[in-house]
Amino acid sequence: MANAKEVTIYDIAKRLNISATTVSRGLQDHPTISGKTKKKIADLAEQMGYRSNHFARSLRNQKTNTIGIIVPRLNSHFMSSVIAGIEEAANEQGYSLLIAQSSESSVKEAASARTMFDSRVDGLLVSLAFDTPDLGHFSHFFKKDIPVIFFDRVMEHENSTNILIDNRQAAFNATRHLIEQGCRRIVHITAPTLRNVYKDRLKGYKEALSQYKIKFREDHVIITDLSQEAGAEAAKTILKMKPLPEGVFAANDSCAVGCMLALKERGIRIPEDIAFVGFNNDPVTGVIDPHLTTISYRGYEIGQVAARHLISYLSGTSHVSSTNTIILRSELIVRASSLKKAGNK
Amino acid sequence: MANAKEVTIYDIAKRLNISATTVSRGLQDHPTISGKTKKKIADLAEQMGYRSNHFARSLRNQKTNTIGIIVPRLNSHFMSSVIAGIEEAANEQGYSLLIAQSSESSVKEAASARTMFDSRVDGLLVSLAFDTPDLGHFSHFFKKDIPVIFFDRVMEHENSTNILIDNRQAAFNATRHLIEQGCRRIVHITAPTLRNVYKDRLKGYKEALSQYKIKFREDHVIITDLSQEAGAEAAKTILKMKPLPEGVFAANDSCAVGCMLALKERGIRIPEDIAFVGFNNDPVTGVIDPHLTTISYRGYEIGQVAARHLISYLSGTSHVSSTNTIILRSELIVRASSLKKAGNK
DNA sequence: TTCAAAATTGCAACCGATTGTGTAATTTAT
DNA sequence: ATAAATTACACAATCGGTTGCAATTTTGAA
Repeated sequence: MANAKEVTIYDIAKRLNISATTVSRGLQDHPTISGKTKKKIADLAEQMGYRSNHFARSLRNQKTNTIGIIVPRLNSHFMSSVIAGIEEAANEQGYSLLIAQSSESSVKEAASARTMFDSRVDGLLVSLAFDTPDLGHFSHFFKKDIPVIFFDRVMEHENSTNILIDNRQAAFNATRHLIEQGCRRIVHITAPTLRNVYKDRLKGYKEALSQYKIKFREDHVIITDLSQEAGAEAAKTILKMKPLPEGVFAANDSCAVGCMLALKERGIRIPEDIAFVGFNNDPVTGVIDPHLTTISYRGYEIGQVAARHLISYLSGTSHVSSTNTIILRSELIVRASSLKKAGNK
Repeated sequence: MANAKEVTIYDIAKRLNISATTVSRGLQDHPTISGKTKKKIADLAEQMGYRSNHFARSLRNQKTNTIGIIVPRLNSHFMSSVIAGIEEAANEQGYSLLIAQSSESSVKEAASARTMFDSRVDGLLVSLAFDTPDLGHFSHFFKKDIPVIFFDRVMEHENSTNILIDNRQAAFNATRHLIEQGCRRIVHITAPTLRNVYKDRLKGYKEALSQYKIKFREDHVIITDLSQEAGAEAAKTILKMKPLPEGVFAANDSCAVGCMLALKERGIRIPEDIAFVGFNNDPVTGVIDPHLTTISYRGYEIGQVAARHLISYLSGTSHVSSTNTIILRSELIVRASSLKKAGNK
């Protein structure tokens, strides 16, 4: 495999009867090399099809121009948007991306972190798995002062920055909206609340209830894996409740959609019988009938912000420990699925 | 940035009073190193937190254990599924992923190819941009015998393998299905037919018409960028047709959905007035009302197959030039959006 | 013409790991 | 007990590029 001669700066040097040093400097536009020589080097390099060896350079410079990304899943609308955003921002600055998915397993997450470390990524962007209990598997990075930025699914750590939305506030707004629509019995479908995003959304949900003097009921919280199928499952649980709840606030859209479809099949009317609010503003929210009220939360932007911050740390513009948390805007988008009162909002 | 001592095999060697050679071999489980020594090395390496330097190794071995991926967009359901599949297969075999998106621009595609080449990826997995005219920007790879595998959006080349579905056949089946449902005037919404996928789907569409003695009409083909918005635009064009078409075959689901939603808003009934078939089996097909008939086309599997083949080339199991094309299964999934005749199929 | 200052370029060590070849130590066979 | 065969480890070169410092050449003013 992979034969055919590799063109190196030594080959160029030999052909030009100069030293590899000069070639190296010429290629980097170093000021101590004369214009004529630079031109000769550049021309021959082009002609010979020279391509710099990233590894040799990384080895010497201790800098790889590569950013590692670890996410729970690659194939969700939100995550792929984030990654697209990261890719754009990183590419602009000449960084490459090394990507791995943890598949929601903290074990795989740790393994990926090791691989990334071995690959000497300059920095790491991470969204944690459902069950990651602590940040022990990133300690190598912290020790070596390699910046690690967490986004969306985060965890507090003195040496790293978190980028996310105000999940508590967003959930508060979502729940309040349902209450304002006349709902009193509101079910919350979410994931295990170990992860900040779900814990905070639950908190916001509770706070809204409390503010409107509605008693929180443990059995109104349904814990799932938030898949569409899980939403259909949750529908069964909901159908057994007597009386039926008047509203459902789901911690993501696909789960909300799964639940809505299952309920509709059983003849439940949405929003008349049960109003729905989701989370994420996935494309599917504008397709389902009725369109789903949700929290808009632009993944692409989060990705860009995360990448830009990481790169600004790397170029020494700012330091990781100086920024603790970055909160991005989120917004409640009201659609038909939650409008019990015509003309409201 | 990134200070703190780096632990190398030399540090381990010094502490153990042996040579770096022995440490290196011990870590690789080389047979000429005694069990005792290996144990000592492994223990100390663990204790000192030694992590192999990927670059030094790559530089020496001329092998990076990294696969490059270039796709038009990361944030589509299909592509992120493919990538998830690639990630799984690659990770199993100890390969890392370097990922870039071309944003449908052949210029960015070429730039990414250069970066990948500089990073000395062991192989490349590519899905081409809309407008890529030829494979010139991959010539470096071909010259050096670095395997390049194209998937989905492919182009013929003697030195590379293509992995895709039989788009012509799938489109033929989709169109025939519409015809069997009683449609005669069938609109085809697609993208510029420079790319194989769209060219072949158009061909299948034409063949089905021809087989049923339906005259092909140029004005029944609508060229778009296949976004959901483009689907809504296409709906306007369709509404101007007199008489209205009886069926629409769209080259992807999101475009079909955009079109359906826009038509429904104008009071068109689906499938009674116009039947719909999409392509891809995106999650949204099971959400829209009525559920969308489509071609199922498992991205995850394509990713796995592509990665496994690439890796088998890399490990010398097979050679690129021996396999030309791999066709994966696709399947027409009939749902309510196309069922004009009750009880059919 | 002369010599120091400025402009160019080269030498050689280094980044961390791998490996062909050689040598010393130990074991086996006779 | 001694030659022969293993076993266990080390030397030194190598992968391709970078960089501090020395060396050489050019320039220019005296």
